Amino acid sequence: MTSTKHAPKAAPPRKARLSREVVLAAALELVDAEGVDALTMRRLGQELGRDPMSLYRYAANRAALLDGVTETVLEELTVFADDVDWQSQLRRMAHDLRRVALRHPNVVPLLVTRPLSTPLGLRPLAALRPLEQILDLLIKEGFAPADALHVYRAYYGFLYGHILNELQEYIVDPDENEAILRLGLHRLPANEFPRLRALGPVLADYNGETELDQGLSILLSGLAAQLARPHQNP
Amino acid sequence: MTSTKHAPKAAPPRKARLSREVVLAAALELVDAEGVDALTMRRLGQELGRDPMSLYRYAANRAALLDGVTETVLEELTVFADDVDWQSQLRRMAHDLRRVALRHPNVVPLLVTRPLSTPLGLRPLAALRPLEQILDLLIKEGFAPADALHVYRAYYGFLYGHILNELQEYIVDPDENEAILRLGLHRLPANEFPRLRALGPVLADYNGETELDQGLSILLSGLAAQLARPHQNP
DNA sequence: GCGTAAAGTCTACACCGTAGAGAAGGTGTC
DNA sequence: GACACCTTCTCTACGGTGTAGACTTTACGC
Repeated sequence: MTSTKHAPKAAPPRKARLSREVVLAAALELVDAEGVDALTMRRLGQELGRDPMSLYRYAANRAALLDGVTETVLEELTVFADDVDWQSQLRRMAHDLRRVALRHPNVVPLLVTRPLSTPLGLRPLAALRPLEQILDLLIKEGFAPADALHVYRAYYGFLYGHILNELQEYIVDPDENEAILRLGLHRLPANEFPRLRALGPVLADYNGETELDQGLSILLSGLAAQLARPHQNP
Repeated sequence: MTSTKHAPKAAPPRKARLSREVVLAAALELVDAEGVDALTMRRLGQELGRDPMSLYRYAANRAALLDGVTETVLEELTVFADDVDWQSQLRRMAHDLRRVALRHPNVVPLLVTRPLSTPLGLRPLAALRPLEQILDLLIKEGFAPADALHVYRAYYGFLYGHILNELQEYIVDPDENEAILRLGLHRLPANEFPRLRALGPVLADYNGETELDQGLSILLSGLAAQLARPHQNP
């Protein structure tokens, strides 16, 4: 037994200087691996080989830590600035967000939930950037600013909704998926849920990507029909 | 002073028999009034004038209690069974859900978040009823079952997204709203967020109901254009 | 009255976020 | 070297949490 100051409790791997980035990265890793509930100050401290209290240097409290995690995830979004038409641009950004969400499913609850407690104006920049981006895109395309805002809202609303939907249907093991589904549906009272029970097999195979794409087609064609007379139509 | 067994600590109002309904109602009241975090076993017990442990007769644990609360809220949805066309039916149901969400804003995070941990087949009946309802509606209208499912997904995705959006923009005091907004926008780097900063006044007045309605119009007209050729496609 | 099952309570434990005081470590000036 | 200073990190402690397990009280059929 070596004689360090006092016996190391777990496995403090290194003693490099901490930083907000390091802390947030470790926090994200923890959330990805074990869910939001696993992210406690004590646990994260242990993961970093530090006293839990040292974290307060880099985040005011646990809530701020969670906000930091969502911000980190949002920064994974790629910034597109292409000259393709606005519809395919929106498509690309949607798929991009979807991919990020699937990469960090445990963060999604934070993603949709944390902003509820922060007025729009006070959100982290990373959260506002997509909004600015889309507004810019649409206005350049000829939409009136107010219309661009409406479009953004419909679009982003749909997008968030889709991601929530998809994660709800998402189950890790597809084999188990069908079994659970069958089992679950079987439990439903036959007279009250005839449609759902009949849909069993169709429900089982779900492709989020094409589902998103189809939804976007619906939305975009609706947009075109409703108000795609940007000022004057070409 | 009457001589009860031992001095009542706070204000145990009565000693009627508990029941799951009573417990859930009290839990919902607490969440509505003070948010999800305020719903602790001890606090709820106190609210009911009972030992916290007695709650475990009516919910397996705190998580189950939260699920119960969302279920209770979903049961507030009115069941429409009218003969109007499917589009206005979908509109009605959307506004109904929106109203319920606004009545219980603190429950919305649970509403969108809890199902993430429960496979579709195992959700409470109240959560599946709208799905069944809409499937039935659409299939009766001539949609192929699989198409009905797609429509449902696009529709509900959009709806949930809208509700999240609206609650994010929702601020209690509209006067303060504009102030905060201005303040917040002012903070944004002018060169990075020109569009957003320019939209200040437009952002400030937000009408969720018409916003939802417009979004639905977009979606529904898109639906009509995309696949409103029920059964066989021309 | 009595027996039994349900409903409610008490105690205790491990864990949580975090306030506040202090120790350790790095860096600049003489 | 010595000293002062500021940042980073650690220690200790407090009041709160969910809930396991054993206990007591209540309700009710006979």
